[in-house]
Amino acid sequence: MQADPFSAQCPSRQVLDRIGDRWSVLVILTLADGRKRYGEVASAIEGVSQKMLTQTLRGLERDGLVTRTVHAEVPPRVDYELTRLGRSLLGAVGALTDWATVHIDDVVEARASYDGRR
Amino acid sequence: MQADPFSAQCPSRQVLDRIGDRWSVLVILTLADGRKRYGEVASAIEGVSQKMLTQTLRGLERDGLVTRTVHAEVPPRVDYELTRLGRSLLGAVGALTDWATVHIDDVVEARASYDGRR
DNA sequence: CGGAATCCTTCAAGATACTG
DNA sequence: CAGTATCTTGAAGGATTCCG
Repeated sequence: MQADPFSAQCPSRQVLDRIGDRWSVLVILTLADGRKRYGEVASAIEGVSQKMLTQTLRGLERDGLVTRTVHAEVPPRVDYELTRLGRSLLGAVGALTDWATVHIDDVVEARASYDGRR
Repeated sequence: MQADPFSAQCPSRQVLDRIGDRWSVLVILTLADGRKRYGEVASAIEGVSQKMLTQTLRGLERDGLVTRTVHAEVPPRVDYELTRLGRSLLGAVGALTDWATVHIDDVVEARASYDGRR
């Protein structure tokens, strides 16, 4: 399949949508250093609701980026882990967050300047 | 300023939001090969409404990623161009779209498999 | 503990029409 | 040509409650 994100029907648009999702990126970063329980992911990401976290994790699982493992225990224990495909995304996601880290100040300054001019 | 995308208040979250925005990424890619008129950007990106394109361009301008140049002509002519800051983003954005291009098939397959299992 | 189900709000996006 | 203004709706997301 040829990929053309500029074409409306292309699945790569949907991939960009997923990456674009704020929670997806944070979940992927959270799982970057290995398998984690649901609760661990939840507490690592400030401000995410239970609903959105579950929804995000399901989406990532559906896309083959994370695995979901349910252990038959009481109380229940569910682990999430990046797949090989998911780990292959770390480079690109890291490049993005690195950029954000380095250039936040420039952006904040640009915003202040833009807002001040009007 | 220290950047921590996991913290709700951190501006880097907002940066991620902007990058995450589907149209922002496509606009940045469109402008990657140089200055373009409004109409050129519009026709390059399939499916974007006038409202969303203008809104996206304004947001990128506010963040210091693109410049907006109005020429005093009739009919009007407005050029958009990536700033140095905007161009510094191309690497990270390119990494993302490259990933999407390479791994679309894997994702589509994973989705089909996931949906088929239920 | 790790969800699912429900309700409810708001707000973002599309369509449409108008303008300098 | 390159927008702005207004309206309407669909759906994303929060809060809450219940369950295996």
